[in-house]
Order: sequence, then C-alpha cells, then structure tokens
Amino acid sequence: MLDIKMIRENPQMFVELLSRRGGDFSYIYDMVDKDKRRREIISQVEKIKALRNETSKQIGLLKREKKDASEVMKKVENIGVEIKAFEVELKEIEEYIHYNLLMTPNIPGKETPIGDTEDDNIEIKQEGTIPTYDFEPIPHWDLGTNLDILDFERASKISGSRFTVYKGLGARLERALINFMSDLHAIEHKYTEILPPYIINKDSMIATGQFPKFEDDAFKVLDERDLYLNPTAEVPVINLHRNEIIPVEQLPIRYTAFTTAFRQEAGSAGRDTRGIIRQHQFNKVELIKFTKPENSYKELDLMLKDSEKVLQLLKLPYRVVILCTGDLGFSMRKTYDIEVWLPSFRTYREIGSISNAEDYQARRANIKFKRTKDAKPEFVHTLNGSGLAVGRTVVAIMENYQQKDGTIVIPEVLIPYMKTDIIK
RNA sequence: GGAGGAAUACCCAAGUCCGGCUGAAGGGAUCAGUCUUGAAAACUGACAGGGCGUUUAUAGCGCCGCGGGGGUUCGAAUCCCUCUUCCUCCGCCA
Repeated sequence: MLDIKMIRENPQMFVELLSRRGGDFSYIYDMVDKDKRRREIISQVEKIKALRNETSKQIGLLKREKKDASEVMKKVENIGVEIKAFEVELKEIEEYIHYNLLMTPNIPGKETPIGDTEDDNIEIKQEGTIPTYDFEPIPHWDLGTNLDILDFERASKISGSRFTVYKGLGARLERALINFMSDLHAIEHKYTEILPPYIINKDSMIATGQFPKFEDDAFKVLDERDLYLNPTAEVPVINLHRNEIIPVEQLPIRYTAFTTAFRQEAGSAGRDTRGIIRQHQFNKVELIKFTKPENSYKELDLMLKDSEKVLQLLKLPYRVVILCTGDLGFSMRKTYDIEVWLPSFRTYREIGSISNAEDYQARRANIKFKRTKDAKPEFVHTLNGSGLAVGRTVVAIMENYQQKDGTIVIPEVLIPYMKTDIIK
C-alpha cells in the first residue's frame, strides 16, 4: 500500500499518478482530511492517557502505604469514559483510511508508459525467428487431442470447463518443464528453491494485494477459517517474510517456487475457452526477490534475463513488452511481459510477467531491513516474475515444434527430462 | 476427533494462584572495555524492539507494547472472553 505520510505531503501528485491507470481517485483528498482528524484525536487521547497513567500510579503508591486513595480515585473515575468516546471515532477513521489504502493500487513508475490497453504496451525486444511452415499449423488443442496427450472432454466430466487432463507424454512434458525450469533457476541462476503451501490465509492474500479488491478471482475453501487456494506463488513466497526485519546481509533474497495456481478467471468469461491457455488450475515456476530499494531495478532486469533464458534454451521465438499504465497490475510499479509466438494464433501471447512492486507489498506485508544495527528499519522492495507459466510453455512447444505429420519434436534441452525426442 | 499442558525481550527463564515500588528478576549469547604479543578465561559496562503522535530532528517528551483481538478496573504479564500456534497422550491416517 501507499504511505499515508507521503500522500498527505502531496495529495494532488498521487491523484495525478494514480489517474494514469484510469479511474477516479479523488477520494484521496478525503483520506487526507480524515488523516488530519486522526492525528488530532490521537494527540488528545494521549494527553488524557498520560494523566490517567500518572494518577493511577499515585493510587498505587497511596494504597501501598495503606493511605486513603478514594479521593484521587474519584478524580480519575470518568477518564475511561472520555477515552472510550474518542477511541470509537478514532477506530472508525482508521478503518476508513486503512480500507481505502488497501483498495488503492500502486502508483505507476516513471518508466511505465501511459496508456489504456495492451495495445499501448511498448515492445522493447524480439528474439528468435518466427518459424515458417509448408503446411497449415494447427492449434494445440487439436494437436493434443489427435496425439491423445490432452483430454478436454474427460476433464470437464471430472471438474468442469477450464480444466484439462494431461496424458502420457503430455503429462510427462508438463513435468519435464517443471523440472527443467526449476533446475535452471535453482542450480544455474542460484535462486533458493521453495515449495510452499497451496492453501493460504486471508492475511497473506491482503499482504500481496489480491485482497480485498480481487476476492472474486480466488477459490475460497469451504471452511470456517478464511482460506483460499494459491493464485500464484508470489503470494505464499512474499509472505514467507511477512512481519519480519530481514538481516541486511541476506539481501538480495532470491527464491524460485514451483506451484500449482488456481484462479476463478471471473472476468474472462468467453475468452480463451479452447485449449489450455486459460485454466482454473495451472502450473507455474515463479521467481521472487527481496532487495534493497536502490538495487531493485537492476534485479528486475536480471530477473527478466533469467526468465528469458528459459525460452532461449527451448529455442522459442518471443518478444518483451513494457506494460502501460492501463495494463499494469494492481500492486506493481513496472512490469515486463514476455510473450511467446504461437503459430496457430499468428501472434505473441503472454507467457510470463516480471514486475517490481517497490515497497508497495513490503508496506502491506510489513517486510523491512536495517542498514546497520542502529538504523531505522526501511521497507524492502519486492519483485516477482514468471519463470515461466508451464501450461503456456507446453502450448508454445506443441505449436512451434509441430511437424507436418502431426507429431511434435522435443526441444533438445528437454530430451534428458522426456527420455524421448518426439511425441507421436 | 477425545483428554491435558504451554506461549514473557536474540535464546533460556522467574513473575501469573493473592492486579499497583515489574515499562519486566536471573542466566546465556552478543557488543564495548580492562588484562594479554594475540586469543581464551576472569572482571567491568551496555543490551526491547517496533509502531504511532508531537517536532527541522535517527534529539527530547508522550501513547501503545509480556502470542493476536476484545473486556473488567483508577490501574492488568497477572482476572474474564475469544482466536491462533506449539507440546504430550489416545484415536484415525499418507
């Protein structure tokens, strides 16, 4: 979340920056007014409390000396009532401010281009050559059904729409990619591997920014506890350090985590209904970093390179874009999307997203570090990126490596994991 | 699922029955110093942090803080309610 202290210094600047995302943020001014009232009340209440503490101490002294304290006690009797009245108002104001801060997205960074839709994203690089075919490339859902490695019909029997059964070498391809990506990041790129819980509490969802605004996107566990299915490894892994002061020598912390992610896709009805591009359940290998503020953009670019490496090794053509303000995620200051070429779509599709939240999530999650033993704690910067979405990588391999006879050649780096060089 | 027990500062731990000189004893670890060529030992000293408010201020002062939240009271680590986590035993289970 944003810092109310900084907002009150310059509210119009925050309103202007937030408006770049689209929407009305004029309520910020009201928050600043409420914050002023909040501080007034605190000053008053604390004066009264100081008096009460002092007087109570006197009562204690008198009683210990077996003296009569009833007169002094009468004097303070009503102090509690007075405090309570102030605290009712204070609580109301604080809840208002806190809720609005939770509902307010991050301000876009300087390098985030202003725009409304993904059409305003800026392409910064293309890599790999788009393959040409002497036949009409077919979409992955047909390839998968023909090869009997993806089973959509039976998946809907078991679970419903937007679920898929992987079968035979299809299942092995998914598993091979999970291992290939995890090995690359954990062993080659030196990220510490994490295997987190997939069921997550509400505090964690609030800390990374999913809640309260996007509660509809999560699968809720039917249980008296407030528990939800993991929507992305970003949530459990950032929350590893919630309410912690990280020893400065540990920074930067780099984690990689394979998780299965679950999403309602509530706002995507009718989009990508065929195939496995958009599923309620999908696998992802994620990269997460905690850094000092001054290093976060350097680490962001390194993270982008680590993600790109997956596609380079798989020899898949892709491009990188910078998301514009209208496409930027709620908690993020700056985001790169990696988009892979899909022949049957004749376009690039998102396969990974690499973002810097700066201190936005750290402030929500209360994650700090101290430069020295006596220094004041500062918020870390949090970064997260895909490394990559596994299901979409399966799609990219199937489509880009398809042959005229309907078979799929396995990329060389995956052969040790697949124990075969072709799916037929 | 059943029956008990516990949560105090970096760690261990006293205090909780019987509320007030406990804003938290004591020990360990750590840091600094004395001694030493250096180190160890011994001795001396420091050692609650974090948030909030006020403020030019990482100075002062104040408020909060003994697992979290709430309550009783002039006053709560101590009493009451509630939640969470951990431990022991029984049952069940991959």
